[in-house]
Amino acid sequence: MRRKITLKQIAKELDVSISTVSKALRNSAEISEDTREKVQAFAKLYNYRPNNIALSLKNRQTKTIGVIIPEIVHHFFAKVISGIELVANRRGYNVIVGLSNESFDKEVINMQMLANGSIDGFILSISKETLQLQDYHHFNETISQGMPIVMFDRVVNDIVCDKVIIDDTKGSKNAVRKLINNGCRHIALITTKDYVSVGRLRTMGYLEALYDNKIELDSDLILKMDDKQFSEDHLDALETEIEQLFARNKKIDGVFAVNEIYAIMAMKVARKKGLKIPGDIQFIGFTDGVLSKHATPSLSTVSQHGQEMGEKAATLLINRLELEEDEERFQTIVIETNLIERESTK
Amino acid sequence: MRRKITLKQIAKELDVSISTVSKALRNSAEISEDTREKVQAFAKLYNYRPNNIALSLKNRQTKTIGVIIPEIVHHFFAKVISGIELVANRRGYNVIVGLSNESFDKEVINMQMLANGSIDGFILSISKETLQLQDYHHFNETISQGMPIVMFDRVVNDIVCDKVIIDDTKGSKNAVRKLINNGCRHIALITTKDYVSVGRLRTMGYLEALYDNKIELDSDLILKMDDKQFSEDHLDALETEIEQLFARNKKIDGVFAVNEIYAIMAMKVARKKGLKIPGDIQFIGFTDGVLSKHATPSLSTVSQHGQEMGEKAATLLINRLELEEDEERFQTIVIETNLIERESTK
DNA sequence: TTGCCTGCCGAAAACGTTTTCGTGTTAAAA
DNA sequence: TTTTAACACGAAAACGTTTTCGGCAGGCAA
Repeated sequence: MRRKITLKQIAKELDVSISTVSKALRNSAEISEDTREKVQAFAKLYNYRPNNIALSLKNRQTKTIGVIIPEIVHHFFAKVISGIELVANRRGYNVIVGLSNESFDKEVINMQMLANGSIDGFILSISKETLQLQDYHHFNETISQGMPIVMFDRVVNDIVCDKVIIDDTKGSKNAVRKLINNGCRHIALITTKDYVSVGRLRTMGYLEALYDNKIELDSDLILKMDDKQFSEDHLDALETEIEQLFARNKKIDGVFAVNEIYAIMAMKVARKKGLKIPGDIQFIGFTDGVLSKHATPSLSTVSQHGQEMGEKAATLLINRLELEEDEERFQTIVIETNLIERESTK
Repeated sequence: MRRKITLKQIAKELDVSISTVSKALRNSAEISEDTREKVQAFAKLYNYRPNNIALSLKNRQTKTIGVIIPEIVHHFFAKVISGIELVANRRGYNVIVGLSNESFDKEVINMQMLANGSIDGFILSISKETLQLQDYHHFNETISQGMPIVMFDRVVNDIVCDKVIIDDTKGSKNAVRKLINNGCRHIALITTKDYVSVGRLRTMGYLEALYDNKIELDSDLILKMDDKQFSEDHLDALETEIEQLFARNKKIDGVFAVNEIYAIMAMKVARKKGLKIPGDIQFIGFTDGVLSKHATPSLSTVSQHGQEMGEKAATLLINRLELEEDEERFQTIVIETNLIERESTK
């Protein structure tokens, strides 16, 4: 088991200086062809590769992107990572992943771990707890130390940085309008508490669609779930809540849910009650997930384009990293959603 | 936008040497209490944190684990990462992720990118293409350079390293036995081509269960899919193949599939043919996935415990990294599977 | 006074690179 | 023969740490 070979060792073996070896390997014209070939042959033989850490220290850049997401066992976030990784790799960057598990503390600790030289910039989506606490000092601190941040999906206006989002309001408005056009008049909304920005925005879209179509709002049709931790208990609680929702409102003929699992559970409850989908009642969810496609009936959804979000976020970050002068203006890229119609709608 | 502060800057500001600052911050007894307090106060004020890269270079260890997986948009792999990240973070390590996308070249390139000092060790699951080509030189090379590797799930015996696997044969044998005990006599198998190690092993389990129960093997009941790339086309092809399988064999009363999606698709086909699940036909899949739980009917599966695999793999790797002497013996941890019975079986 | 110990601090090396700047040799030009 | 230029290479600094070693001053004992 030989250790990785270094310039110093090559230099010693070949009885030249370290500088000569380095230059020879980079094909510097300063070095005679003889020496160059000799060094390169030796390096190839011993499979020499420059030590990344040494390069990072010297160049003061790591060619690594830090990604902090609330959870990874989640189709949307996995897609985003996949997109980030795609462009990062294409442009010579690595991706280092931190999970906040929706916890403020873990988010802060994870960022601190990475911010001390390990990475060149962050791509992140804010944890629910952070959104609830509204404590964003760690973001501002990181930015003020000259490390760029790109936020995606769950963003917050108070922080000045590049962002990649979807138009949540528009997306859900379109979905609800679709239900209305399909004849639904009593459309239930299953959403999250308002501190989750995307939940709030999607709720707004629902309200706007109703308003535009002059359908009176029935607040009894709105179910706001508190899902700080997404445990098994939560699923059971969710089911119970939905059952009560249906019990309270016999006339529900459409359901719009702000994520996949809410919609799937609602369909399950409806089926148990003997309702025909999409005959008696129609459903639309919000996400990219794999569940929607394979559910029975398959679920119509507003697609979030997670992969594309990841790609855009990575591009934004790397462009900024590779810019010579500091670009002081920040962009917010809005990705278009589109409605994927499947069997749960007419 | 001030840059991150360094020891040198603190030293200059306070008119002491760099060594003194370093020692003062680490509470060395060599430094007078006066100086210590002064330095620490200043460091705190400027929020000093040691540069990780410099530490890595000096200590010749990065406290970072490299993970290479075939894809991340996959419930099982996401779970594994989640497990790795859990114990890595607990023990002060970061996790850097590379995706091979089931491609040999990307696997090699990704490993090369990380092996040059960026990480202390690898945790990986081999890509399908690599398994097919049976070219493992990059693993051996990495290991011979003193960088430990832990393989999980898709492993290969030729490589000498720590491994974390499940007993695929036993798991599938149990599943098929369950079907047999539930009265199935014509059990179809939907599996992958044999070069995928786990597919081959699970196929073996199927054969063993039949043999033990003296059920004659009908090779017409076995469908081996080639899924080099998991595209949309593949899903369509899969459906067609399954339809033909059912058409050829009218008496199928049980299906065992080596992954989740195969099982779900098979259920879909069966339902389309008007078969009652689990009355006319029963299904068991193999995985951890979210689809199984929410499918209709929900799918009984052999659970792979991805999270636990990740935790075990990370523990194995970090233990080895932190061992003083080189431990020459390698372990293979076998994680017990268990059958999760849901609605698709009696 | 001399010698020694102790407390406090700084110089320097090391990790592995790249790059700037010198320096010595040789051949060509004056 | 002397000057100059081209050529080939090496020394050293720098990135930011930690740590070893040495040194200086002061206090105390002999």
